[in-house]
Amino acid sequence: MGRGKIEIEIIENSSSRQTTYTKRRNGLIKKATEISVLCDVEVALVIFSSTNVMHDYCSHPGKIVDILDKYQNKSGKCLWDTKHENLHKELERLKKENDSMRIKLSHFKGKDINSLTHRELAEIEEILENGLDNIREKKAELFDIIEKNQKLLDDENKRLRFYLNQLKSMDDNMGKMEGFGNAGRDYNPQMPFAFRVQPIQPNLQERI
Amino acid sequence: MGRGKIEIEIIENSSSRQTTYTKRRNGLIKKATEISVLCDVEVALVIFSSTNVMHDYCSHPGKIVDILDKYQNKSGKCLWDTKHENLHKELERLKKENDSMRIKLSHFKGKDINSLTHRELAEIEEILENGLDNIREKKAELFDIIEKNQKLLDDENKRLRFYLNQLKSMDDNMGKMEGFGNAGRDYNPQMPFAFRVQPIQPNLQERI
DNA sequence: ACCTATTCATAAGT
DNA sequence: TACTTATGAATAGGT
Repeated sequence: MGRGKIEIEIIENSSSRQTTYTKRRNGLIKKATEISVLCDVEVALVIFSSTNVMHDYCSHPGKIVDILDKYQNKSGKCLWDTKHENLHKELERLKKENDSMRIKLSHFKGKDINSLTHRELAEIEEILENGLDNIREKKAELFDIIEKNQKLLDDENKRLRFYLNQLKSMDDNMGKMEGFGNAGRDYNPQMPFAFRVQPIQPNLQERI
Repeated sequence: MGRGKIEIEIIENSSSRQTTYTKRRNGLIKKATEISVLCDVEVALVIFSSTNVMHDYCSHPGKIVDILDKYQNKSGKCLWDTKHENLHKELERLKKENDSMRIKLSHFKGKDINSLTHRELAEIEEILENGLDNIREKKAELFDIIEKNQKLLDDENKRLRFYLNQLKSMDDNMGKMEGFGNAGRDYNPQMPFAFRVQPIQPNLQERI
């Protein structure tokens, strides 16, 4: 059907292949619709183009799952079982990985080590020593930062107090602000911006 | 097409519906074959008759699973995931557990600890310290056992040498067994059973 | 995207 | 169920 007969073999010219694909795909879907209506049957159709673009058709919209479900029941095995098997294998793999990690964690905590050899114990000891070194180093690092921050806060605090005292002695109205000496955490909103305390590391508080 | 035009609506006459079904089904599958060849595409087709008889076609025989798998990915619809929801949940749980253990192991090794708080670091430090204590204790324990075993072997060795010397001086034939002093590991099969060396902990050698 | 000559699919009849 | 054939439908190639 068409101006000339064609052989059923791949159309080498890619653009005419694409147009033929579009035409025949529509035709196929039309035929599928017709047979489903005329003969009262369920049809599910999935097409993937060579560029992995998907088109699908289902005589009963939204029922593809049910149709394919029936398909796997009738065909006996293909879909569910293979998928199931893959999941199962993955599950087993994860479980093994899980167990081995659980054991390692136990060993690192010094538990369940009765059956370990001297060599294994020595290996673990070395890992723990290294880990401990790293942890302590990081802790010390953090502590340094905290200390520096503390010091800076203290400095700011002193300057603020000094500033306040100056204001107080200059202006009698400042008498209202008597209870202001509590660690300098609440600031007078009218205070010059340059005097507000800015943490060195803004998110540090989350880590202390 | 055909001797007369027909409306696309269910064919009430059941026998002609059946024949039309057969004809059109063949036609549909032929079309599917043609488009898959002409345009180099993947086609999967499943049909259920009203009597629940199944017919299917796949452009790439045996690849229906793969095509439907791709379909699931592209369409985002769940074909079989819902079927093994439990397996899937278990899988997710294990993956999470896995990840958290992997992270813990890293921390114990002193890796990826930059984002930890001071408190967390301290906790890890304590765990590592305890672990290290236990490991070292166990190592020492093992060492003690080894030492004791060594000592016992030495004692046995001495007794054996003494026994051999006695035999030697009593019996001139023992001259053949001159090279027998190598750590007492090879025994004269005629030697009284009681004199053979028995390790205190039979499986200990595997742990050293 | 549309056109149309041509081939194909198939409805109805046997 | 299978074959036949008149007829409508699908579409290849061109624009």
